[in-house]
Amino acid sequence: MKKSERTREKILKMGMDLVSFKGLVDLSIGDMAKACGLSRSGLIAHFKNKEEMQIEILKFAEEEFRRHVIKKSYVPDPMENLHALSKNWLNWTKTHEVHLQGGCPFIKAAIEFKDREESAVRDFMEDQQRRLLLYIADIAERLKNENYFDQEKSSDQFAYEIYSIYLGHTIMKSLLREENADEKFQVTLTDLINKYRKLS
Amino acid sequence: MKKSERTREKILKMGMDLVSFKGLVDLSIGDMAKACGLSRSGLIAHFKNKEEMQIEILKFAEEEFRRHVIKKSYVPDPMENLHALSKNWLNWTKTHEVHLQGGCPFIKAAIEFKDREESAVRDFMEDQQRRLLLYIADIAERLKNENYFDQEKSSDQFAYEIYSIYLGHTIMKSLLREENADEKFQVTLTDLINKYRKLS
DNA sequence: TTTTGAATAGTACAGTTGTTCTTTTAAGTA
DNA sequence: TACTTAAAAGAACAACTGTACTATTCAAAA
Repeated sequence: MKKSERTREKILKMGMDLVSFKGLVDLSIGDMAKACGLSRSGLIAHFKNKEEMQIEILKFAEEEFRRHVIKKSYVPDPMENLHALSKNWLNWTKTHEVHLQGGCPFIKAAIEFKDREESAVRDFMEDQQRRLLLYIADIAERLKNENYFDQEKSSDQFAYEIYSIYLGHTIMKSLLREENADEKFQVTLTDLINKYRKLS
Repeated sequence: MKKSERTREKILKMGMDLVSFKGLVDLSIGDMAKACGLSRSGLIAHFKNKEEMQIEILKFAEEEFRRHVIKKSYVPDPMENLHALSKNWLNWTKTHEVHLQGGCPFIKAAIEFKDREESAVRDFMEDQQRRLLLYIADIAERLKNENYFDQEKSSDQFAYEIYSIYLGHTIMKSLLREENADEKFQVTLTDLINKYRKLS
């Protein structure tokens, strides 16, 4: 592994952490450079410009998310898969090798860019969150096929509901510092699963 | 009404709009001044400093929210109240006299500040969102008293769930530009109410 | 060990940031 | 209308922004 690649990875790791609590917009090259122990020019030399840096950080973070949440949770049985996924999802910013001090970086980026004019970063976030929702909907499809869920119920709707309570959980935990945020999530998840269950 | 008060209101209105799509952090005095047709010094003279301006914008926005969502929705019957509230909540950025181009400004501010160090803005947002959740929980209490809801069910949990699907709705609508975001919200809301209903 | 290219630092740029102070203009009052 | 105060503009400040360019340092290959 070349030196450049090592530094680049260090930058992206640190970037992921900084984005998690400052967001993408308020993240300056100067901040990043200081955090990485590099000069501003030395840091940005690894990217075409700031926007490319932002996207590379997001891509790197997604790689981490895939590894520590998606892949880690996969088991053939869709119900086990769902439970593992939600467990790892809630804790992925902690269990991650770099402890993210500001929680999920994607929520920050999604909210920051959702109303902004068309841009590469916005496009990426839109695509990414859509893929995430499709992945959840796909689990719902598997749950139907394995007779856990009622065939008549909407998988899209299920994805929306799971996604929503994850967002709610984030606010409860970070902004309101609720001790029982995890429990609230878990209770709703259980209800949710029962709602979609096949009545046999 | 003195001139100063009129300009101040103009500033706060514009500020609310700008916050709704740029957030609080990325909102500069220069941007605000340009949008209001004032000089930077002329604008900030209305406040002690930028932080006070941010808080005043949030307070102003909350006033608007109270008027156009909370008060507007109030009817003695809690079930009618709940339906009116959710309807006005989903549309309050449109029906507002100043059309907010970036959706709910509170979600932006909440996410921006949830992980930041203690500050007056963070304190305000934490308190505000807590009050909102308490208000929803209070409707649930009224629903119990009027025998709509099961006494055994948790009002806090209900507030969390409503709040969550509102957040989810925002992402669906703004980031993913889903046509049926409102419908998704409505379907889940109906299910939610049924879940908490008294089984008689 | 010398050479060559890669990686980082340094410098400069024009523009912007929030804040303070002074000056000008406008508004309200006698 | 003249006076007085309020409101806004203007200028200056040091710090910071992203980017571009040059200079330097370091790493790896000859």
